[in-house]
Amino acid sequence: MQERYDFTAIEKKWQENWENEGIYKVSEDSPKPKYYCLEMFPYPSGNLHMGHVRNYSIGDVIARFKTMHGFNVLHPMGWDSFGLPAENAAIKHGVAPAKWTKENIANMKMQLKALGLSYDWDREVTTCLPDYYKWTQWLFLQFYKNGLAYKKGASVNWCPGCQTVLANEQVVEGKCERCDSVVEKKSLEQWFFKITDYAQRLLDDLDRLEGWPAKVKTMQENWIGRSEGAMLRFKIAENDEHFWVYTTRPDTVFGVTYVVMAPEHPLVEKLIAGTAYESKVREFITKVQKLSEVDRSSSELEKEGLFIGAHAINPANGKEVPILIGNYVIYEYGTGAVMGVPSHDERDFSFARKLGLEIIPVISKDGSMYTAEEMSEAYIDEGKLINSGKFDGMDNEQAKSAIVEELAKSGDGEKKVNFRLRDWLISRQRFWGAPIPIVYCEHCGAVPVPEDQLPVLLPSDIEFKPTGESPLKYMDEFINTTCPICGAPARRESDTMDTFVCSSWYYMRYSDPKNTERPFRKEKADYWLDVDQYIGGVEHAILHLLYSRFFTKVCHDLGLVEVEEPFRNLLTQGMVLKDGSKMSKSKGNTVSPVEIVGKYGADTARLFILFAAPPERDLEWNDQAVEGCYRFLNRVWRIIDIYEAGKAQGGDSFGKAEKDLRRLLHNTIKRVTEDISVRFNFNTAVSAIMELVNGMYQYKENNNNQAVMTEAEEGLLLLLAPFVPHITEELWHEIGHTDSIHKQTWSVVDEKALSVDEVTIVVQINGKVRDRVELAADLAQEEVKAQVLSREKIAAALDGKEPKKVVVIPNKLVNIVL
RNA sequence: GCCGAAGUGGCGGAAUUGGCAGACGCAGCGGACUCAAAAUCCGCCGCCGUCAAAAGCGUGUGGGUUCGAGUCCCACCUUCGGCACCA
Repeated sequence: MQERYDFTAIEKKWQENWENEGIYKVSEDSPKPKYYCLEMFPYPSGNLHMGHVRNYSIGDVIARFKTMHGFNVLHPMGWDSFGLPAENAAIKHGVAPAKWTKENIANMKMQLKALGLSYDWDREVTTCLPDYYKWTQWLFLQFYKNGLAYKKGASVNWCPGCQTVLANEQVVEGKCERCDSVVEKKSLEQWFFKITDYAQRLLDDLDRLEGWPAKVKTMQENWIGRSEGAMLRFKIAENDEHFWVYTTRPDTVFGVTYVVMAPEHPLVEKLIAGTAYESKVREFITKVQKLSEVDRSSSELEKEGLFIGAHAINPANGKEVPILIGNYVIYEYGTGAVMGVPSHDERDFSFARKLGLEIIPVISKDGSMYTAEEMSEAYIDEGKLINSGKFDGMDNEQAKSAIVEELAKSGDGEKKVNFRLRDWLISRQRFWGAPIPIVYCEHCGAVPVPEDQLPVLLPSDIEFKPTGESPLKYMDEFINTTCPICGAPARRESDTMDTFVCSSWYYMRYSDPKNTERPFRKEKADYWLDVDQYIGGVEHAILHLLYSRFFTKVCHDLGLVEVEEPFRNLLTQGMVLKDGSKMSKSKGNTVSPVEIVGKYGADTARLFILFAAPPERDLEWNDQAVEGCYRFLNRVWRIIDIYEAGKAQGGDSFGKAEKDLRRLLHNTIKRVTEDISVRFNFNTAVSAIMELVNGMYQYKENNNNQAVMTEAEEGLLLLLAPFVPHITEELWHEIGHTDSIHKQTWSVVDEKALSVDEVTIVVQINGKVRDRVELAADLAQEEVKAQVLSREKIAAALDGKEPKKVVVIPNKLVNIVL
């Protein structure tokens, strides 16, 4: 036995041994049931941070735990390696993005290996390598062929910091999710994925995801933003044009007293041209457009509107109402025009009062009439219709469909489901991404690159000029090509794909990572998918997780995989904090995993991060508590040492001490198994193991039964193995085993060992603890009652009074009610 | 405004089905070992009170249900997260 716990030597030794023995390699050819454990793959920024350590430690415990339970576990790792930091580094330091990325990957891979994680590195995927992005491009082409990828001119989000467009999902409170710049609107031709076609399915299938946190599902639900309502057609009084509005309250259509259009609505221009209102309206529009997106969508913004001199005809009653433009109407949502019903909408009410517009109540609680003058606020509750012609007296809920059906007869109305979700903008005006495999030909238009010409390679000898445009645009060798259809000179698309495209299918590629014929073989993907457990930060709740769900559904529809949902169970881990805030370089409160591993070893780092808090909660870093975990591992080291020494002169007498230790051991096995498998409460699992070790120290004071000590040692190491793989492997061999602890089967609880002869019964009087009694287990209730009442302490407390009632909870508690 | 989560010692956190609140760890205090220190081992450690004990109080606040509530119900406060002039 070595004198002290030399973690540096031990960890190095076993990491090399595991790699040489290939103990973490998996294949589909196994009689065992499969289990797919996946952690969100990292961006290779250069160094691991504590968030990574937490993410991968959690995943590693689960993967090892499942392996020990007899599953064929897929536990892969890779690199989400396209993206802006590489390009920014290139611009700043003149290093090629490919080189920078490659070096970072090498460094981070070394750091990951130093943590002793059970990855099958043969399945590593790297999204920026041609063997991967070839298939990202191939998938783009499948989307394109199936009408799910299209190009259109639109007003898009432009980040001046990143010099590229952004998807809606990447704009947070009007700012760029990456660099915090205020996002601008630009009119550009861009590529989109038609995620809106899948909006309903993405929403419906959330119900299937029982293993997802409700929080994440709610966030996706909010983001998809389904609302049920109707489209209503309004004709223009002054000419024969018409327009549609979207409303969720068609039951209030008789109360429409005005309509409001977004300043961008194309009809506005037509209606004001050459009229007396033209200049004032233009002034208004200019004013609105000067506002940033942030200000414009702020609820603080004072609602303003302006009559534009035209009128619309209410399709329900033929009434003419004024048309206004308003600063609060969003052109991108619904139809960009809304009907104003001040009597039954709070915003409309205050808007109408401010501008002196008419208010007509059309719903009351019981169908009785009232006037606008009596109203101090909008009536938004349920009720019966009034002032609504033949619908008077009808329940407003019923009226919603009745009115739409009536209007449908004349083509003026139809039911309509609306979503907040927009199509996914995937073009990026940047270099370091997968090129969009499209060629523009003067004769044939946009032509997809034929599949046998994939990948469209990123050039390597690129010169970076910080111009704000993709350098690809100026590379003649890349841009100039010929049309795949007619052979005429043509130009390549210079935009690349959003990196979220690359990361939307990597979990499928892991099933068949080296395939050169297709993204993956269906049989392999079907064997491994879905992912049984996915682990990552909650910041991906919408972006990555929504896109991946979309990709899986498309791949399913294209016949590439069977599953329709990629991730069966999702664990969203909390952040790692120091001094109360998230570790970040700018705040200077980071702790380097490399340093911690150097100082205490990987096992200590892993143990602390799993012990300090439950996984979903934020974790406060505490240097002293790390020391505590290190001390605990030393304690484990020593108790094994002591037990081994004790066995030399050990005996076989079996008494209370032995029984107690065995009960403790098997209770611990039970608790740890439940804590890991049912609840992922690694913190309580670890504390249970600590209690076992404390019990083992007590036992050795006066006892030395050889068999019991061996059972305790092996039990302890097996329980601890998923958390701290190196020290347990070392000690496992130290106590005489020759094969790896990580190939062992998880301990089974010996139910007989759990049985107890005596139990401590808590005695309460009126719910307050007054005594404790040691009694034989499973005594009859009457017997327990008699024993308890005969106690001196209790008799004294009762003072001769007769109990009103005595509640007996078997083997636990007696409550005497006076 | 709407939706969701949370609130427990000096700190991180336990309490599985309504049944001993504070497991485990950190910090702190005391003891053993040592010439001494470190390391280690043993013990104490919610508040108030007491020589010590007993009693009393105690899981954000106020009510309620129950023999019994951190846990269930009602109302409220605070913090965090998401959505938001979404028609």
